[in-house]
Amino acid sequence: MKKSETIRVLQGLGVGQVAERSGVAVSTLHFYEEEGLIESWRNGGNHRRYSRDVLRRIAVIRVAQRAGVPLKEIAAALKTLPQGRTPNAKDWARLSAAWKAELDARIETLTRLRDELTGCIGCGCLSLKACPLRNPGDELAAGGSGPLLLSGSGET
Amino acid sequence: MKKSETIRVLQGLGVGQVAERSGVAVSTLHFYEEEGLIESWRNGGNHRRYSRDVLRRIAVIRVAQRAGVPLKEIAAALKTLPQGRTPNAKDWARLSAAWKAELDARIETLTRLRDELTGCIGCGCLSLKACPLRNPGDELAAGGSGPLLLSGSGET
DNA sequence: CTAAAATCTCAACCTTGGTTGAGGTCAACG
DNA sequence: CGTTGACCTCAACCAAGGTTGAGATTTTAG
Repeated sequence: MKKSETIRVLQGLGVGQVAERSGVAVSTLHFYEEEGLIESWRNGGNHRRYSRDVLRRIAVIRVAQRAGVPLKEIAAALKTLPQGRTPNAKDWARLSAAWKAELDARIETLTRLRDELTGCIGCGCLSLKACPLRNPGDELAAGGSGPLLLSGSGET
Repeated sequence: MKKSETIRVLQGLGVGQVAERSGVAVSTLHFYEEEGLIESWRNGGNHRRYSRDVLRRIAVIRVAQRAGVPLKEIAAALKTLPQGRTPNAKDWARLSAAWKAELDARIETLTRLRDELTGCIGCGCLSLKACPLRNPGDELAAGGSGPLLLSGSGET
């Protein structure tokens, strides 16, 4: 560990350090900042400085994204965090509880989809609502033996 | 059902009919055709005509999308269907089995994520690997022992 | 027959979530 | 003190998955 790094930590993290430690690209950090997901202040040389909490925020962002929450919603949720003080465990817990619910719903949906798919693999149709084996003829579209209401007259 | 519709059915479905019956917009059908997901022939007036199977294909496409399969992969899979004859149950079953596996994997991932999140709601940090309650002081920041990559397991 | 409703093509545009590059500044090692 | 490497801004670009609109033709209803 270099002395300069210690100093930098004491003054806030640089964008490169945050990138490395959070696993996201520098450009992504800029982008997140534009989108209001994270914030920074500037040092004398106009370089971004981040407080250590930014790592937690980024962790939250990535987790929420994996859970399928769009960035705008994440941004909105993050804005409900108290400004002025570092968010505490309870603050984060509120967000994670909300997202857990979304995640539950997504898992539910996908699981139901999988089960329907599994049930339908026997017939292979994937049509779910109108499986041709259970609902032969597709009503209007009936093939060979359907309601052939002949009325000659040709197109083409 | 009007007489003209009967006639049209016998000659293939029109784009509007397919749109209505499948629930996707006409523009989306054009788009799917450009992307090679569905096909049509033309009548004398250059209007698209679809065979009844297109409805099944679209059902398949929508299901696969819900399962998280990107259109390009769906297109690739659909190209493995026999051309020249209408796909049968076995053909569709092969596709649905493949996608079920993807779906299983996605469900797995999300479930793991949820469980980690649930486990972490107690502390509210969401950081999973480096919970500040278990890892006080953001040790990594001080000690420099490796980046905290959010629970590996990348997505596909 | 005529007017309205459907379709056609082609190109431009949209949103999400970023990445890439040009041109210029800042900081840190030796 | 110079030369890298890290950082800055701003704008353009990418990919996915479509949507929208203009202008021309076709089909259908009355």
